[in-house]
Amino acid sequence: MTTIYDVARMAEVSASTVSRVLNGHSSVDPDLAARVRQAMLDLDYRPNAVARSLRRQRTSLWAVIISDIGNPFFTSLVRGIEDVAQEAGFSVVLCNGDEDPDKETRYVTAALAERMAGVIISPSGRPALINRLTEAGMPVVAIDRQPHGVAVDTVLVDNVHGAETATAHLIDSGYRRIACITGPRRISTAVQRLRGYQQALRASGRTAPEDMVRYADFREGGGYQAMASLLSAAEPPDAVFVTNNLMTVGAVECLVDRGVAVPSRCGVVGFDDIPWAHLVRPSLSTVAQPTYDLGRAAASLLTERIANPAKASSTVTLRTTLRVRESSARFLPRPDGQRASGRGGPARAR
Amino acid sequence: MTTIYDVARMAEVSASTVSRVLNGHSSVDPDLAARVRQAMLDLDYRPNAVARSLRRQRTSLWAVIISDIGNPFFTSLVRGIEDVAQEAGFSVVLCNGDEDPDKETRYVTAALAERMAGVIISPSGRPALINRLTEAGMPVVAIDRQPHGVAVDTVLVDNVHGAETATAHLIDSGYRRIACITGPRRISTAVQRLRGYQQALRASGRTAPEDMVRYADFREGGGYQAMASLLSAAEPPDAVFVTNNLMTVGAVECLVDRGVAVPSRCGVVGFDDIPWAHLVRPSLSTVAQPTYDLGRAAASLLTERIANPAKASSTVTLRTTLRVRESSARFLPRPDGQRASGRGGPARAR
DNA sequence: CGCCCGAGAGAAATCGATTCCCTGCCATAT
DNA sequence: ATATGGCAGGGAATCGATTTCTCTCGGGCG
Repeated sequence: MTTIYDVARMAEVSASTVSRVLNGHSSVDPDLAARVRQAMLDLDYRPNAVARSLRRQRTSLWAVIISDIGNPFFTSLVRGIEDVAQEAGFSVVLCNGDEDPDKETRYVTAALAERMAGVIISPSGRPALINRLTEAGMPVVAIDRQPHGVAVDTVLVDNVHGAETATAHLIDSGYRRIACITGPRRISTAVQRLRGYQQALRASGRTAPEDMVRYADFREGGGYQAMASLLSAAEPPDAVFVTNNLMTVGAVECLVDRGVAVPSRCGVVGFDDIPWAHLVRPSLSTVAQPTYDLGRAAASLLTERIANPAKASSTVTLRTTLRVRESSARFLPRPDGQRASGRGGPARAR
Repeated sequence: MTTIYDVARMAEVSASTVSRVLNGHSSVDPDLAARVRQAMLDLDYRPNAVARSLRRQRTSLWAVIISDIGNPFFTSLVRGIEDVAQEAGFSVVLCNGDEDPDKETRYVTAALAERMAGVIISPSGRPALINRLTEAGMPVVAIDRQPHGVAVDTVLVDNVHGAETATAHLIDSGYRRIACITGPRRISTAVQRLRGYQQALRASGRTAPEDMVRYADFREGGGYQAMASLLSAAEPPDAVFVTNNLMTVGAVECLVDRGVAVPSRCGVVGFDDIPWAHLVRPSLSTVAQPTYDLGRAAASLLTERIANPAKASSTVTLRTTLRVRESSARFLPRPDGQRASGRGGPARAR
C-alpha cells in the first residue's frame, strides 16, 4: 500500500507538502503541486483514512442505526440522509439494530470505538444508549421516536395529529365502534398515536372505549393476535386504527382469515405507509409519513450539531398525510361507482 | 477521551501491560491484570478502534454494499451475514448502492480508504469496481450476480434451474403462449433466468418464441411497460415469467389496469419472493431464494478469505424453491387432486 | 544598504494503540 | 554454586497521516 512518503519521495518533496496539496489548507508552489499530483496518479495513491482519522480525531462516517431494515419506512429515510450527508462530505453506513437491544448496543459501541463523526438513531428501547453517546461527546440525532429524559436533537412526525386525522376519518366514514391496536407503552410513538385516537373520539362527543384498545409489539404477529382478541370481544369493533405498518398487515390478515369483510364489516386505517399498498386487496388506507424529508431533516440537524457541538438541542416535527384507499371506504362510493356499499366482501374475485 | 496511558498511570503499570490485558495475547500477572481492569472500569476506558486499526493494519468492520435497500431480497440476506460476522468478531455496516454506479463507487472507495476487513457486494454494473477491490488486496465476496472476468468468491442461486422450474410449472398448468420479461443483458441473473425459461420451453418440445421476450430494467416501471408491450402484440401471451420481484409487481399492476384477469387470462410467476405476497390479490407465485442462507454462505466465504488470502476463489450455488400461489393456478383443482395434467415434465417436485 | 516580514517548504511532534526488543528475575539443570 | 532458559513487564519504535515549529530565501521599505 503506497503512503504519503512514497508520494513525497517520487515528487522529491516532503511529506508535509504532499499533505498540503492533498488538503489545500496552505498554499503550495504550483510546480510542486503539479509534481505531487502526478506522483499520486502514477502511484495510484489512496490516502489512508484510518491514519487521517487518528490524527484529526474525527472521521467522515456517519452511523445510521435503524431498528429494522425490513421495515420499508426506513428505505427513503435513508435516502434522505444520504443525500444531505454527501453534500456535507460524509459517508453513511447503516447499522441494522433489528429491534434487538443487544445488537443496538453493539453498534453504538462500534460507533464510539470507531470515533464516527455522528450517529442518527431510531432508539428501540431505553434512553441509556443515547446517554452513552451524548456523554462521550458524540453528535447524535434521534429519529422517529422521542427519547425521554435526554436532551438530544430529534426528528419526529406529528403522531398525535396523524392519529387524530385517521380516527376522525373513520368516524366520518360512519364507523361507530372504533378500536385501536397500538405498540408497547414505553415507545413514544405508540403512546402518542393512541392519544390522537382518543382525542379524535372525544372531539366527536364519544368516550374512548377502554375495551377497544390493545397493546401489541409493533410486529405482524402482534397485530394478528390483537385483532383476533378484538374480534372475540362481546361487542366487536366495526373499524380499527392500527399504529404501525407491520401490525396493520397482521390485522388485515386476521380479518381475511376470519372472513370479516373489509371495509364493509370492518374498516382499517394504518399508521405508516406500506410498499405496494396499491396491490394489496383491499388497498390499505394509511397515514403516510414524509420519510425522505425526515431523513433530510435529521441529516441537517446532525451537520449543524457537528459544526456547533454547543448549540441547544432542538426538535423538528413534520406533518403526516392521510392516504384514503379502499380499506376505510365503507360508505364512500368509488368514482366509477364500482364498489357499492351493500356489496359483500372485499374484492375477492379469485 | 481516556487513553491507554491514563489507564496505565492509574494502574501503575506500562501501556504495554494494559494492551496485553486488553488483548489477552500474552500472560500477565493476575494482580496486575486485576489492577488494570479496575482502572479501566474506573476511567470508563474505551479503546480507540482507529488507533488500533492503524497499528494492526486491519479493522473489524465489513462493508456490505447492496444494490437497493428497498428490495426486500436483501433484508434477510443481511441478517444471515450479520449472524456469521458476529460469531467471527466482525461488525457489519451496510452501504446502499441504490443501483447508482456513482454511489457504489463512493462506497467502494470508502471501504478501501477505511481499510475495512472485507467487502460483500452485489455488483450492479461493470466488473471494474470489483477489480479495484481485489487489486488492493481487499477480501471480497460477490453475491447474487456473477461478475465475469474476475476471480472472486461468489455466492449465487441456481438461476437457470429456478427459471426452468417456474416456466415448466406454467407449461404444466396448461398455459400455451408463455412470455418472459427479463433484465438488462449485462446482468448475469437476467441472462441466466432467460436461459432457464428457454430451456424449459425447448424441453417441452416447443420453440421459444422470440417475440415473447422483453428486456427491461429490473424496476417496477420497466415491468409495467414490458407487460404493456407484450399485451399489445398481435398475439398476446397467456402467461408470463418475470425475472425479478419489482418487475413482477409492475407487470401485475399493468394486467390489473388493463383488466386482464390473473390467473385465468394470464398466469404470472415471478423470480424473487416479495413481502406480504400472501396479502396481494391474487397472491403471487414466485421462485423464492434462500436469502438468509445466501447471506450466511457469503459471510462464511469472507471469513475464510480473510483467514487465508491466498486460497483459490470458489463459487457457492444454492437452490431456489418454487412457491405456487394463486397467480399461476389456472387449471389447478382445489387441494385434493394435485396437478390435473398428468404429463411428467422435467425436474418436477423437488 | 540593511533590516524586517512573510511565504513556502522541510523537520519533527503528535494522535493512541500494538509489538519488538531487552532487561531482570526466578527456576531448573549441571 | 553457576550457567542457562523462560517469562513477565517496561521502553521505544511503529502504523500514516496532520500540524506545529523552524528555517531559509526573497522582496519591500526605511
